[in-house]
Amino acid sequence: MLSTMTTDSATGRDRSASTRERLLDAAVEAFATSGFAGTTTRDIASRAGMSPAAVYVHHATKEDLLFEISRRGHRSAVQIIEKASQSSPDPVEQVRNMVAEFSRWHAVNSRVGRIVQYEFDALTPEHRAEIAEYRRAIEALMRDALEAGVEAGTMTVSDAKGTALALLSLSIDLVRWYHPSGATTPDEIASLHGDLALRMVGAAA
Amino acid sequence: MLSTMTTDSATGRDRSASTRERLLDAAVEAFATSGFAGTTTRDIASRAGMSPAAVYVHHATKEDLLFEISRRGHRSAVQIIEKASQSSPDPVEQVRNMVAEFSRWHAVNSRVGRIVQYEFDALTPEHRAEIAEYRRAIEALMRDALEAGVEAGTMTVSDAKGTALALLSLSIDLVRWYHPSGATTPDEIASLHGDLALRMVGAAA
DNA sequence: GTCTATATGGGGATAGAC
DNA sequence: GTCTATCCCCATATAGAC
Repeated sequence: MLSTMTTDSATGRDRSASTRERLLDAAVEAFATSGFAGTTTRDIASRAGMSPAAVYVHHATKEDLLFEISRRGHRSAVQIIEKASQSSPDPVEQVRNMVAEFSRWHAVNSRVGRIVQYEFDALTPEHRAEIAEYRRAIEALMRDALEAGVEAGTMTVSDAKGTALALLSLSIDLVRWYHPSGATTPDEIASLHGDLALRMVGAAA
Repeated sequence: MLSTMTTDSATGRDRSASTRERLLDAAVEAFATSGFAGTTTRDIASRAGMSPAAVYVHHATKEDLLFEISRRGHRSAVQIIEKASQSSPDPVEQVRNMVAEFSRWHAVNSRVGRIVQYEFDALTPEHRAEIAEYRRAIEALMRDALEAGVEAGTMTVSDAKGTALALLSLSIDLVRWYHPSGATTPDEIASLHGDLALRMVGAAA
């Protein structure tokens, strides 16, 4: 079927549920709810409506499930930041868009976001090394925009590295408390955080 | 001995290591490193130089250890925020101090901070209810300062609730990546975050 | 208050039938 | 590719000696 080829832009996941993908979805729910160490493979299997043994036909280990989720999540996040960094020739607008869209991504994908941000230490050293690359790329893109803005004279930033981390903190920490059923929408968070970012870099209207 | 009465201001913990306190210190290290679910009582016992059974002479369950750590940590954090909120009659200075000192607290106590911020869901419902009160108090103090500043006309804040959460995110998220052995000092983080907070509320110099 | 030993249950992962 | 059954290890917590 052609429909099995469509993929979700935020997660890179097949929308039609092959067994492998259904297990990944179940693992996302389980890891986001109970954490990696607090999740049993029996829990994942039962969320996917399968027996415990079926998990291992599609994924070698529990940690492989985590790595696949973390890798897709990080790749999606890098794409969001890259696109925002290319959205305007103006570094000020780049920073606004990066923070707004990165915040929106964490709100819309808050369950994957929790896993991406909080389960880094649960990966094997080899897997952690690959994920660390994605994180360095994200930090570098933010720092580059700040340095370009300072160079252009449209921002006032005394500590580009520290300010880049602060802007990322603003965009990330919401996964700690955000719930889709709450009153705040991803649009509202994106707009507020984008405005706060402009102020933080000394470029507010 | 008199020295057994001295307590650490940040954690409320006895500095001279009674067995009960040594176990709490060991649990902080273990929970901060491996998470609550990823920590075994054997790990805690061995870090404290004791047998697994000795843990239960001093603490009823593993979750009781987590609750005691979380309660002390939250109470310490509330005190820091309260003191900063009373440090000046000027709401602008209050906000600067609250963000600077709350950020400093998370840097200095980054291991306890991780547990405080990330292991809330591992508490029993009863314990979670008590901890939730401390969190509400912290958010209310920040929101009150923002509303006072808007009232006084010295801040420009369109969304006090969302901005309060953003200021707390800035102060908290650093526990995700901060390491005492890194290049950045708690003083530097406090200073930078305090300055960023002024800009975020539209009160920068 | 500490230990060794253990009760009791659950966890990741595999074997082998269908 | 799914199941049932199970291996083997480890977890929390307790029993009882010292």
